[in-house]
Amino acid sequence: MAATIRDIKKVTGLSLATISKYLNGGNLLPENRAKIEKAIKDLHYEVNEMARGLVTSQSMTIGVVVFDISNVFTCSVLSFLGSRLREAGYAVMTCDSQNDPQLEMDNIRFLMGKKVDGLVIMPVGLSPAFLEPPIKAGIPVVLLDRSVGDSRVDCVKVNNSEASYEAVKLLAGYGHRKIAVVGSDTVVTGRERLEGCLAALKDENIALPPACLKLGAHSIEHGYQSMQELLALPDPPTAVFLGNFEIILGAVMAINESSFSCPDDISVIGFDDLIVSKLSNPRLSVVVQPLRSLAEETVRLLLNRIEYEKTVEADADAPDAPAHVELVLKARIVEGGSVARRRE
Amino acid sequence: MAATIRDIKKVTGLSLATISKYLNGGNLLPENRAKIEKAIKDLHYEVNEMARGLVTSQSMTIGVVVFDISNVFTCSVLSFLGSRLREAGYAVMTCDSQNDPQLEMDNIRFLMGKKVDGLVIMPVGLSPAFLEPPIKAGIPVVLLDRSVGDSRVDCVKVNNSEASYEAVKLLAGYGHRKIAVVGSDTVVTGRERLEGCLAALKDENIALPPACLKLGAHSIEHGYQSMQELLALPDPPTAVFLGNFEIILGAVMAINESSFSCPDDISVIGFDDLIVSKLSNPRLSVVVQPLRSLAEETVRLLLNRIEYEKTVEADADAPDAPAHVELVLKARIVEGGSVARRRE
DNA sequence: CAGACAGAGCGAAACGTTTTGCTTTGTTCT
DNA sequence: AGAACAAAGCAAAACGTTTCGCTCTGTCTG
Repeated sequence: MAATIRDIKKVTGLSLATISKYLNGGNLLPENRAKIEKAIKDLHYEVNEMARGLVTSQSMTIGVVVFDISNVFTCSVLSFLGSRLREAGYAVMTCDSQNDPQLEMDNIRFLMGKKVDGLVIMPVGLSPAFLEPPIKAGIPVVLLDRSVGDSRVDCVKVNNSEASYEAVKLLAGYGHRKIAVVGSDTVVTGRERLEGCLAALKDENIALPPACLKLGAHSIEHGYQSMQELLALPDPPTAVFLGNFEIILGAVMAINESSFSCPDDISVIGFDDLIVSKLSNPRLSVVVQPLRSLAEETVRLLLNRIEYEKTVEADADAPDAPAHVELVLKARIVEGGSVARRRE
Repeated sequence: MAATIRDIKKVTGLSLATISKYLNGGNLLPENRAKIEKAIKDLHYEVNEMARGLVTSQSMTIGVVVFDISNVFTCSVLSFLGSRLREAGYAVMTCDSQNDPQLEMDNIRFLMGKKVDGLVIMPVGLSPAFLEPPIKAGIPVVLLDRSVGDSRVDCVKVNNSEASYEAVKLLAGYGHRKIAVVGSDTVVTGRERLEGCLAALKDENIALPPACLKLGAHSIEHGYQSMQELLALPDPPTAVFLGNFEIILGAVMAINESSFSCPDDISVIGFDDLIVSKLSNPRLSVVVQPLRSLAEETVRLLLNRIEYEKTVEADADAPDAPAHVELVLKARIVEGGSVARRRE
């Protein structure tokens, strides 16, 4: 039904090779160029990407595997990622791992079957097992948000540890000495943030009683329940660090339902700046991640690597492979009004 | 590099046709079947979808075009949509229109260029212009969430009008007579909800003074500012209908910052049940949309239509095309505690 | 037992591009 | 003027599948 390059050949009298050359930006006589352009317009011709892909073995498609798509952080990143890749002519196939490592593995295999030119992965867990198939197949991979300590791929993330360190330092700077931490040690970002918190507390000579360290999932429930328990302590903390967006959500909920008020009775600082931090009154003080840059750098690294793979294929003696990098972007603290000086 | 069907031919001694038959579930001698299976395993053979796509002109890929991807409602739907399609063997290419009709058009063209087998569109605006290219090309389309009044495509949506009617009825049932409406008439869902509200007010013989009808965008800002203005009225409303998620967000923010409290001073009911409704204390009363069903029905309709297109291509005298439907799912009201009896 | 028929397999022709190596044409340099 | 060279174009061979029409071998039917 749709017009093919052969129809153009018929109309213009030129050869397939010449037309292909035109389509791929080669040099033609202005006269022939015009002929082809007219024919394309008349016939509504469009390149059949499958045929092209078959011979070039490029699909102009990037696979994106996210740990959980119904998550605001993920969506925001996805949004930037998508528009950047689109600008470069790539389509995006997104797969949701629903926090299930097995599904993650399936997704990667599935996307490889679809012959994606590269993969962006926001991994579910700590194990780098899922990297084997793409690495074996020579498909470029960039890890996003979460590192898994594998030096065979690029990775773009945020300085979780340092930013958390600063956040706790900030609480201490306001005079707080009883500081609680609600976080997670099941995902690597959670671990890093935890690490930063602990370091800061140590540097400030602040003890962290077991009752004030709440470890669980990065979930609303965990935030909610932890905050309830903290507020119920005989001698509750005066400030709390909240490890991610969902935890913030749950914790704020718990505070709202309690007789405590923020920041008068309890100061709060959280990781992840997303719409909802605007919902609470006062505005939350938060560590904001540079989402746009995160996405941009990821795309940059990925396309670079794809480009390199192509030259390798062409020349036998290609330049050395660019070293695999772990790019750490800086999150910064934005103060709202949820941290106040400790009252006596 | 990767093994092809020809390698299998060499190993097994069978013909390409037979191997292809196996791959597509045909009947073979058990003996040959075993041979092929062994060869596939040994060679790590995987079907090259591009080659297959070239001849079948099927990509096993669905394009999804959303009006705004950095939006919680969209993400949730996307999540369900993705897993359902994946189960059926389809990959999903998502494009974000960023609320820009022009970009929406580009996205659709782009995806058509990628030879998607079908399109799910959550449209930006009211005009059905973007439907022309896919309809002309005979690509199945299902509209999701927003209808554009074009009977040439299927559509799955929610009974915005009726649900809003019920919501306002509920407010009236609690004795409220001064009811405000914050909504939008720039998107079709907003219009329908508005319609429902107005009908309910009319049925209850409640007047809607101009100052109590706030029309704008489905945005946080609109919700925030409208609520501020409402609360500043000399005789403020005692109950408010909030037209969507973002408006709820803004409005709740405004209430929090004011001296009013909910539901004591002002009752609130909103459209869209998403995580954040849990954030406020009391829990919001909301109209919840059946997101999962929305996605499931969409996929069902789309795959049906794709299936039909295939049979049409095969038989000249195929059965009649299934009629295009507009499927309206029922949203239901879930009461939180944000609506109270009017105080005297 | 002849004829019909089903099952299993085969060869070859698509599908719509890109790419390779070759010809032709025209220009520049000595 | 002739050689050398660049630019532009061409025909044909890929790329990895599916599918069409055919053959062969049994098996069933009457």
